[in-house]
Amino acid sequence: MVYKYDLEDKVLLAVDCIIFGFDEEDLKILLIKRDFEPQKGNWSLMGGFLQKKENLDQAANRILYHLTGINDIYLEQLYTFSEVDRDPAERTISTAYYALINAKDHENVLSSDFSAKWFSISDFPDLIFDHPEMIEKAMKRLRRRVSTKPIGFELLPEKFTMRQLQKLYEAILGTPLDKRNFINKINSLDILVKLDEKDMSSSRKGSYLYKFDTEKYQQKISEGFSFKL
Amino acid sequence: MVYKYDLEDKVLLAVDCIIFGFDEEDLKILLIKRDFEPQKGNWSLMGGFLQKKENLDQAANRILYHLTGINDIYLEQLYTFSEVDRDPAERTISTAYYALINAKDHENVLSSDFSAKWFSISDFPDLIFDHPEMIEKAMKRLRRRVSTKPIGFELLPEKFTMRQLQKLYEAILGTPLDKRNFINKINSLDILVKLDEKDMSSSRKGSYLYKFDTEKYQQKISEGFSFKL
DNA sequence: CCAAAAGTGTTTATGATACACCCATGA
DNA sequence: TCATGGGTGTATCATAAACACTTTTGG
Repeated sequence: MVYKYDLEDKVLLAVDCIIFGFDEEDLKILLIKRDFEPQKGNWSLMGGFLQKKENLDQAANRILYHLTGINDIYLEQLYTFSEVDRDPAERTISTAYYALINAKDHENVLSSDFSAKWFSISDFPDLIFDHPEMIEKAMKRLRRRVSTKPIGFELLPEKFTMRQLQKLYEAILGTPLDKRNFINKINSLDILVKLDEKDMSSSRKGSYLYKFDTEKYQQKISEGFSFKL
Repeated sequence: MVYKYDLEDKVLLAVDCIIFGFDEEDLKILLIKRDFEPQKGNWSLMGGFLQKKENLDQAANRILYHLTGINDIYLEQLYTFSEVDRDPAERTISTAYYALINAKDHENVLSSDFSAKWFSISDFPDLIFDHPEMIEKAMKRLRRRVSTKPIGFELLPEKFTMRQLQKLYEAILGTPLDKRNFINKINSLDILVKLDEKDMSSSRKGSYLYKFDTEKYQQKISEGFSFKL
């Protein structure tokens, strides 16, 4: 016998994605002009609806791919927003996800075919519904996460300089950090590889490039190491 | 003009509550025998369905009140579980909440009218669906939260001894703590009031009772104080 | 030769941990 | 008087924070 919950209310379940990027200076979010009613033409997070055949993680990935062409990035569920009037068109619950991408690597993907645009986290346009609240919550989560998991690296290209890494952390935490202390701390974690290669674009002297060592990190994790920055 | 998202799939949205309690020794969770199909008669978290007219917080409170008679307790959204097959009866998404209650104060409420029962967090029966996963996640969250917010006090009666508080933290963190260091740390936070009253039930000497000072805590928070234990 | 960013260690302060004895009381 | 849990402080260790000068090289 197959049971059903026939008497219960069903609702629309949306997924909205806060996509963070970093461009050497500023933390950014990716927004899109909504192309359907209500609020067509206004700025919005990347969103869509959960389909019956997929779970929320899959929906978030699908929506992201569909709206930006971006695939296979760090994505984490944030919170489910459920105010009765949050969407004036119809009762809609929305589970927010936040994502981290390396903006450089996806520049081409994000080109003209898609109407998504980057905005500084400290200066973005008015958004529909409760999207500003979602961003605020994502920002808080990112700030906490970044000091207990090395997710910051998701926002950088594969090879990066210490200076870039520091600027990223400063942008996320919203506070300046001491150069020497920062480098000492990072080095003491022992999860980066220093390359024999220099980035000559930022100074005459050039600065060494580093790579995040995923294997070493996994190794350390399995030995009970805990990331703390 | 009123817009509708007519072509999108609608789903059932459930709410499941992990209710933590503490009984001087052990951290406990409140479970219930499910009284509807499928899996009728099996142990389950407190659950129900979101109704159109309420948000998730309200639904969690309503469900809790309906199943246990308990009202007005600490309740926090945890995560939304959405595996396609999580409920074999029908596609159902579930947002999990966790709650902290002082078991003593609610003993009577929880009496025979309700079929809810306390189980030790380290020894509870098989549960339906993905409920074990929910509990695990709630446990992890509780462990983290308890060291950045004074939510532990929600699990204790209004007046409590230092020993009780310590045992609670030990139960939550799963590790023994040093008595002197613990008391020093708590005292340095300066958010408790030591009463002139002693609890004589646990020893001949008796131990002083304390109260959590909500006002002082709020005061400190507004001054930028951050709880860290 | 100089402007601009990179690289590099030590000292100090703060917080965390380890640790052991006396006290009060009812039985 | 003794068994039981309650209460108390200090020394050490580890981590965090403050801090300034030298190096490189393209223009």
